[in-house]
Amino acid sequence: MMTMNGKQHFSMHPVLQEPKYSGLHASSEGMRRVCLPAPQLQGNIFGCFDESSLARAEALAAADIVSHGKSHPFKPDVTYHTMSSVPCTPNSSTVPITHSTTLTPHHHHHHLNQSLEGDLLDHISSSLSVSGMGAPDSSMMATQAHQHHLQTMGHLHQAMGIGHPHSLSVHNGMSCVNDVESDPRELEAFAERFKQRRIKLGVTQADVGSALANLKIPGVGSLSQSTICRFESLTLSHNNMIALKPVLQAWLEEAEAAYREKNSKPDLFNGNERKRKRTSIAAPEKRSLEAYFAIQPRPSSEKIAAIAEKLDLKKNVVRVWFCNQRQKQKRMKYSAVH
DNA sequence: ATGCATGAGGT
DNA sequence: CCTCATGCATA
Repeated sequence: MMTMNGKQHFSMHPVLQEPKYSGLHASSEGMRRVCLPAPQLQGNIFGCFDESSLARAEALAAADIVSHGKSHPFKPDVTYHTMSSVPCTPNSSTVPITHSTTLTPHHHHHHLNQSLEGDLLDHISSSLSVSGMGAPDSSMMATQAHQHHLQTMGHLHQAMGIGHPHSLSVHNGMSCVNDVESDPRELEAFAERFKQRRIKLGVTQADVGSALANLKIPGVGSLSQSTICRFESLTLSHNNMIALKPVLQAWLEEAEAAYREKNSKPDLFNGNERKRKRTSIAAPEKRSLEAYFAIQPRPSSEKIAAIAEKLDLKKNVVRVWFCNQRQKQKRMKYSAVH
């Protein structure tokens, strides 16, 4: 019973890593976010032209909704629940299965709730006349900086505990960090090599993930298929990539050395555990969220609440959405530095 | 391959 | 409540 079948997310323990990134986060960060696809506007202080920005965002979103089917009020809250329809064939199924799942049982709501500060989100339908959706904002973004950011890397090293408790050479007082030997370029190359050889070994991403635990590397437990996949596709943060590289490299070497056993997949023996349900945010709502995000990536709690109400989503869902969106922007993936 | 979620560690 | 690393569930 319980969740013993696999590994939860406490594979590795926090607090046991090195003071890597002491003075160069800035640089590493800088290089990995060179060209983010996100239109960083400068909608800062609410109260000024912020409302117009919001109105604009709303308008865009509303326009979209309208063009889609004005009366397509999804039940954004729907969560799919599947308990036994899962084909026990994970991984290696890179088939672009065309899912034609029946969509959400749309009820109807979409009540407008205009109660915010009296401006925020109520002109959606009223300010539909914008029509400037072609070029998002270069007009208003101008400079995207000085506002808040920066706290992003203030503490950087927190959860990744794979820092070997001793292997690193404690450079002088400054911080030359040793794992610096991984340039984004090198990482990209390694990731590709890794994938290539992994496939050659006939090992799936999930296999790699669970096999990591057998390496017995202090602080390193197993990882999920997701993480391995993200590593291979460089969709992890720079730091995360660097932290995982040594581990995966170690696995690769050992796997190739042994190259024979890869079938230790205890895995699923389910029963009836409450499966986590994944909320599905409908396209219209998602578009609105994106619009809001464009003008204010970090809305206050109140804003979030307002947006949540307007879109008829749970506040927490909206909050998490923004968190995830921010995280996405920070991911690696071709930093334009080639 | 990815969307939404959880939790640890920090402010 | 945020950032980050990760993972389950799902497209």
